[in-house]
Amino acid sequence: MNDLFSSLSLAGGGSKGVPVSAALPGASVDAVPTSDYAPGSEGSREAWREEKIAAITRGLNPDQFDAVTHPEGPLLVMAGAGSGKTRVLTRRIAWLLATDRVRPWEVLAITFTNKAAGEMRERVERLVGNAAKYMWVSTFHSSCVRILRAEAEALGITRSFSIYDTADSKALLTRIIKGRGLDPKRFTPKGFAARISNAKNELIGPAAFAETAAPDKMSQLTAEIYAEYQQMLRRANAFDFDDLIAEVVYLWRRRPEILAKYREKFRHVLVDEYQDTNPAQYELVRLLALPRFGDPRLDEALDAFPGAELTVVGDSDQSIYAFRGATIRNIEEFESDFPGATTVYLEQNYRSTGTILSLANAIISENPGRHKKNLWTEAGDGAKAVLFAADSDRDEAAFIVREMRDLHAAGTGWDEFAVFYRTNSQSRSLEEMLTMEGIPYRVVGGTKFYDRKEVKDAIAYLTAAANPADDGNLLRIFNEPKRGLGDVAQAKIREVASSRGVAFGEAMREFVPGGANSGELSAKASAALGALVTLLDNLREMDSAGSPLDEILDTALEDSGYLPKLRASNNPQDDARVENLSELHSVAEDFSLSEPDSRLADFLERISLVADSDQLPDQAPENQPASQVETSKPEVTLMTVHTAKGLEFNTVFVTGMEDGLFPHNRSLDDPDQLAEERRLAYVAVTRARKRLYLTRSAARTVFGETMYMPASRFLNDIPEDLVDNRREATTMDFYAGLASRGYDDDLDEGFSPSYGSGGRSRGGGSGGWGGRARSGSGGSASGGFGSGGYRSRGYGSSSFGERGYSTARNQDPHDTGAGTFGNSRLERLTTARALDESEASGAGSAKPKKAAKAKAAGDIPVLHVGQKVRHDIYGNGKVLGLEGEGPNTIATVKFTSGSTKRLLLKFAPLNPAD
DNA sequence: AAGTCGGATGACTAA
DNA sequence: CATCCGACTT
Repeated sequence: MNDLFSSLSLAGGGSKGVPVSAALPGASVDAVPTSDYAPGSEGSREAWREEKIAAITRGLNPDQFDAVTHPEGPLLVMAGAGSGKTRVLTRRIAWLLATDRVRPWEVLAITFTNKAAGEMRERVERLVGNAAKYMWVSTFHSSCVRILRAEAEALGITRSFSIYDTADSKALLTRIIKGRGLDPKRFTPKGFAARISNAKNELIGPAAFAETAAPDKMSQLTAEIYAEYQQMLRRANAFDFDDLIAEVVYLWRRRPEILAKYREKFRHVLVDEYQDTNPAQYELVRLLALPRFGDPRLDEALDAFPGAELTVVGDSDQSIYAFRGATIRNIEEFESDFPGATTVYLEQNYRSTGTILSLANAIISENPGRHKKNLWTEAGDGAKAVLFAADSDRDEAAFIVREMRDLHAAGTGWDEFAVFYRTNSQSRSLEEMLTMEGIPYRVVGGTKFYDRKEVKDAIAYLTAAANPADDGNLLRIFNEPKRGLGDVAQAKIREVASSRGVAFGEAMREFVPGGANSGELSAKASAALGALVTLLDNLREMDSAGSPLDEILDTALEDSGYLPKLRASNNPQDDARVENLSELHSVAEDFSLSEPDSRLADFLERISLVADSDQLPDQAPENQPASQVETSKPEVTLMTVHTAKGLEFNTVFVTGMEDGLFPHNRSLDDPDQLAEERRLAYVAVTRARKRLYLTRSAARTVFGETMYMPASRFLNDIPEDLVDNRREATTMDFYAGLASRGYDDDLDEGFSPSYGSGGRSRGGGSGGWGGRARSGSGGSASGGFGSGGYRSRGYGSSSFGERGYSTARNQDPHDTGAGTFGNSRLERLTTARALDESEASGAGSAKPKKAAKAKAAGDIPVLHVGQKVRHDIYGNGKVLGLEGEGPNTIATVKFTSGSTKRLLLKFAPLNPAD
C-alpha cells in the first residue's frame, strides 16, 4: 500500500502529496474485469497495477493531481479554459478504476456530446483497458433514453417510443392550436413551445403549471395547451427532448425503489460542463448523489442505498446555454448543495498564448458579479490578435480567406483554421468566398442533415412503423408522396379515431378496401390507404424479423413511391434530395453493420440524439499536431461559437464582432443575457491556441436589407497592446475611398451630427447604444431583425454617425466604432483576384447553396456523350447528352434499368465506368 | 385533390 | 432574401 502511494507521489510530482487517509475501499481486486492483465506475464499483479496508476498520474500539475486523486466526497473542479479539464476527467475515471474505488459498470460519466463521450471512453480505455467498455459514458439525453427504455414497463409505454425534436413538437402544437380554432399566427406554436420547454426544464408539469399560472388569458391558455400537448405526447407514445430528462426525474421521485436500483448501480457519477446543467438535470444528479433528502418517503426507501460519489467539472465563465434552461446557479451553489464538497481550481492554461489569454481575460473580467479567476500560462506572448473592420460581409470573408491563404502558404494546414460566428446564417458569405478560392472547408451544424425535408420524411416512415401510436409522424407521411389522400380523407379518419379514442393509425385500418368504413372514401383513396397500411405492416414485420435497417429504409422509400417520384423529377433539387437519401441509406447500413442486433428503435434513437459537434473528426489529443492523427483530408472548420465549445484550433477567426450581432440584439437590454453573450465571446477567443482574429463588418444584409452595424462593445474592452489593428493601416484609404467614389452627398448625411445623439462614452456600453431604439433613414421599425444596427438604404447613415466625424480619424486603436469604406480597395482587389483564380481553377461561377454537399471541383468527372458511366444508386448507364459546363453540367443518362435521368454532376454520384 | 401564385413573415444559440 | 401558407385555379 505504501509503495502504491509513493509511486503516486513521485509520478505526480504533487507538492501537496497524497492524503494518507485515502485508504482504498474494501472492493475486492478480483472483482474488476482485468482483460488486459495477463496472469502469466512477468511481475505480480500488484506491480502491474502500480505501473498503471503511475501512468495515470504522470505529467499532471499539482492541482490536476489533486483533482484526479481526490479520495472521496463531492468534488467540484473549476476548470478554466484550456486547463486540461478533459485530461483530468479521463484520468480521474481511470484512477478510480485502477485503485478499485469503483468498478466500470458503476461509473456514470455525463458529457456534453456523443463525440466527447466516445473520446472519453477511448482515453480511459487506453489507461485501464477494455474494462472501460462497461462504463456508462454518454450525454444526459442518451442516458435518460436508456433509462426510459429500461423502465418502459413502469412508465406504461413501449420501448419503441418516439423522440420528438423541436420541429415535431411545433407540428404537434400547431395541430392543437388549430384544433382549438385558434389562429396559429397570433398564437404561435413557437411561443407555446418555448413556454412549455421552460416549464419542463424547471420540472413544472402541466398540473403544477396550471396551479401557478397567472390569471391572464394567455397564461391560462398556455396551461391548457401544455396539458393537451402532454396528453397527446403520451398517447402517441412519444417524448420530446425535455421530457427525456424530466420523465426520469418524475419516475424516480414517484417510485423510489426504481431510483434505489440506479443508486445501487451508479457508485460514481461524473458530470462534465456542469455550468450548463438545467434544473431538471441538476435534480437528476442530486437524486443519484445526495445521501438524504429530508423527505421521509424517499429517505426510507433509499436507506440502504447511499448516494453516489460525485465529481463535477465546469467553468462558470463558459456557461452559454441559459436559453435552454441552464443555470449558472448549479455550479455556484455546489458546495452548499453537496455538503462536505471539495473544490479544486485549475488555473494554468496549456492551450493559448499569453496574448490570447490576456485578451480573453480582458473581455470576461467585465462581467459583473463574477467569481474572479486567475488564469495564467507559461507560454510566451505569441502573435498579437488581429482586428479587422470590413465594409461588408463579403469583404470580411475576403479578408479571412486572404489571411488563411498567406498562412497556408507559410505552412499552416487548412485544418488548423476555424471560423466562428454567432449565427448560422453568417456562414453563407464565408462559404461562397472559400468555394471561390478553392479552399476545402466543412460547415458544422447549421441546416442539419436530419432537418432536411426528405430525410425527415424518410425517418417519419420508419418512426410511424416502429411506433404505431405515433400520429404525428404518420400524418407527416400520410399523403407524402401525394397518393390522393387529402384533407377530406384525413378528417374522416380522424373523426373515427377521436370518437373511438384510438390512434389515427388504428382508425385508418377501417378505411382500407374491405374495411368497416371503406365506403366512406372513394375506391381510389381507399386503395391508396390500403397500400400505405400494408407498407407500414411490412416494415414492422421486417423490423421484428431482424432485417438490416438499410433494407427496411429502402422498402419504405421504394414501396411508398417516395424515391421513384424524386427520381422521375427533372428538378435538380430533387437530385440532391436523392443524394441525401442515399446518404441516409449509408448511415443505416453502417449502423446495422456496427450494431448487428439493433432494430429500428435503436437507429431512430441514435439519429434523434446526434449533436452538431459529433460530426467533427477527432482532434489531436494532448500535444500532438492535428495533422498526425487526422485521417480525412484537412479542411477549414466553420461553425457557431456554441458548437465550438470544448474545441481548440491553432488559428481562430471570430467574425461578426458587431453590436446587434455579437452581442446579439435580443440580449442588449437584459444584463443577464448580455453577460451570457460576453461569456460566449470568451468561449470563442479561448478556442485559439496561437493566432486570433476578430473581424467585423460595417454593413450586413439581413432579410434583403442593408443594415449598418457598430462595432461590438466587447472590442472596447481589449487593451491596445494586445492588438494589431489592421483597420488603422487603411485609415487613409478611408478618405481616398470616399472621395474617389463620390459619396459627397451621402457624406453630409452620414456625418450629420444629428446622428450623434447616442453619446456613449468609451467602454461604457450602457446598452441602448447598438441602435436598438434608433431607426435610420430607411428604418422601418418593423420588428424582427430590424432592430439591430438599423436599416438604411445607401451609405447615408453608417455607424460613423454614432460617434461623430472625429472618431473616424481617431488614432486610438480602441476606436473600432467606425465602418471603413476605405477598405473598398481591398475588397475590389481581393474580389478581382478571387474571380481570376476561380476561373483559372475551372470552378467557374459555381454558387453552391450547401457546398458541403457538393463535390469539390476536382472530383467532378469529365464526361462525353456516349460514355458509359456508373451511378451509385441507379447502376450502369450511358450518357445521352450534356448541358452546361463545369460542376453545373447536367448529364442526361440512360440507365440499363431502363430509366433515363438528368443528373447534376456536382451532386450525382456518377463516375465513368471502366 | 393537386398545382400555382403571391403575400406575409422571419433567423440567435441547440440536445 | 427565402420559405411557408393560404387562396385560387384546374
